[in-house]
Amino acid sequence: MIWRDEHGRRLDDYPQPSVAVDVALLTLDQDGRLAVVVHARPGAHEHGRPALPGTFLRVDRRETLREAALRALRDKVNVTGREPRQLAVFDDPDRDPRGRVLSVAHVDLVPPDRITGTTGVLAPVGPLPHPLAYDHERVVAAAIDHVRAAYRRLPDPAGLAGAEFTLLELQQVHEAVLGEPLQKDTFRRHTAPDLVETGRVRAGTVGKPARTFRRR
Amino acid sequence: MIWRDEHGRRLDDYPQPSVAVDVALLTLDQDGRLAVVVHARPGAHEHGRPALPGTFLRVDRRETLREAALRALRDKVNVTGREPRQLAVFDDPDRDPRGRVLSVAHVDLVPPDRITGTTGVLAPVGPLPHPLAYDHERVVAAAIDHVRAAYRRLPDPAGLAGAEFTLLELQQVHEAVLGEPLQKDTFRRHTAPDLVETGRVRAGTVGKPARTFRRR
DNA sequence: TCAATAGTGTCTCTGAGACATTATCTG
DNA sequence: CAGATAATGTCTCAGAGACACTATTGA
Repeated sequence: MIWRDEHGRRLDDYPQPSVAVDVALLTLDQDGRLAVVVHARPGAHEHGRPALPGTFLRVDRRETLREAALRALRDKVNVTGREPRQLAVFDDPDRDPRGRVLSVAHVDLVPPDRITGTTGVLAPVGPLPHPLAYDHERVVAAAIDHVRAAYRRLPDPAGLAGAEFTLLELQQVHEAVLGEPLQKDTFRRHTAPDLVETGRVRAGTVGKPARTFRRR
Repeated sequence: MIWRDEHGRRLDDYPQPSVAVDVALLTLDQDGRLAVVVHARPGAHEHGRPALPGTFLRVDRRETLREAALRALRDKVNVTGREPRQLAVFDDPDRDPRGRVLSVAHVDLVPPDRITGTTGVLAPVGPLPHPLAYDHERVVAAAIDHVRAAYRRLPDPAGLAGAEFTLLELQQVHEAVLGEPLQKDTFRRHTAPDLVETGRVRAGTVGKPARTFRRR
C-alpha cells in the first residue's frame, strides 16, 4: 500500500531531514560537582571543539530516539546510560554545515561509578572551559535546568547516592546538583517523607552513627 | 564540500525519517471552556478519526519547526497561530502506517476571536467525544498540562482575556483553563502584583464598576 | 432603599527556615 | 570525659486560603 497526501505525493517525494540525538550526560566528578561528559573527537567541521555524544537516528533499524541516545553513549563515550529524557528539538537550518540536521537533545544523569570506563572527558558545568561544538552549550544549560527541577521535587530521582545512603550523603548529592548549600534540618524534614528507613546504621566513623535510608 | 562521518558515509547514505509537526491548538469555546481545534479530513489510513492540524516539515524550503506549525494551522484549519511551543517528539516506529514519521508535537493557545474563520471543529477537552487519530490524544493531554502549568505561574500568559480586562474576567479565563473554580480574593492577591491598572473602569452593568488592568 | 458586584481587613493554618538542644557514637 | 556527628524540639515569619465586612454603582 502506497499512501499519498492531498497533493498525490508520497512521503519520500519530499526531501527529508537527518535526525540526530545529542545527550548531555551529567554526573558528579571526583570533587562532588556536577559535570558533563564530552568527547574530544568531533567532526573536522567543528574545528576540534568538544561535543556532546550524539549520533544519527538509524531509521533502517527501526530505532527509537531513546535507543539512539543510549547507543550514542555506548559508542561515543563508552557509558551505559540509564534513562535519557528528551529536552527539545534544535532545528536551526544552519546549525550543522553538513546539511539539514535536526537534533533531539536529551539529558541523562548517572552515578559516577558508571563513568569509570569512559572514553570521554568530564567537564565541570558552569562556565565551561572551552566552547562546545554546535549549539551544545544550550543543550547543557537545558539539561541542568531539567535535573535541578527534578531534584527540587524529589530526593535523588537519578539515584546518584546509590541504593542505600545516610541523610548527609543524600544532602551532599543534592548540594552538588543544585549548586548551593542546604540546611540539614530543613533538608531532612523536606525529604524524609519520601524515604524509607532500612533499619541499619552507617557505623565505623566518629560520631553518632547515621541511619541509612532507601528511596521509596 | 562533502562531509563524511567516521565510517566514510555521507548524511544521506543513511535512510532519513519524515518529520511532521502536529499542533494542539487550544482556545475557549462559546461556553468558556477549554477546547481543541481538530479537523475532520484526515488521511484514509486514519479511518475518519479527527486529527490535530499537522504537516510535514518542508526541508526544501529551509523551514523551521515553528514555521511548519504555523503553516499547518493556516492551511489545515485557517487559523493564524500565535506562538507554538514544542512539547515532545513522538517516535514510535509504528505510529504512522505510511512509514517512519517522527512527530514534533506543539501547543498553541489563542483567544477565541482568532478561531472565528476556522475550517476546523472545536472539541471540548476532557473526555473527548471521539478518539483522535494517531497518538494525538497524548498530544492534547501534554498540551493541557503545559498551559495549566503556565497559568498557575502567571496571569493569562496567552492573552485570552484580551489587552484590557477586569479581574473577574481574568479569573473566569483562569477557571476555564485550569478547569476548577477559584476564590476571588485569593486570586486577586495572587495576580495583582503582575498587573498594572489602566485607570479606567468597566461601567454599564449593575454593581460597582470594576477597574480594568493590563498585563505587565 | 435594595440588589448586585467590587474590593479589602483580618483570622487561621501550614510549611519553610533557622537556632538551639538533646542523643549517641569513637577514642 | 571530650569531641564529633545525628536527630529533633521549637520559635518565627511568610503566604495561602477563607470568611466577613465595607464600598460603589444601577434600578
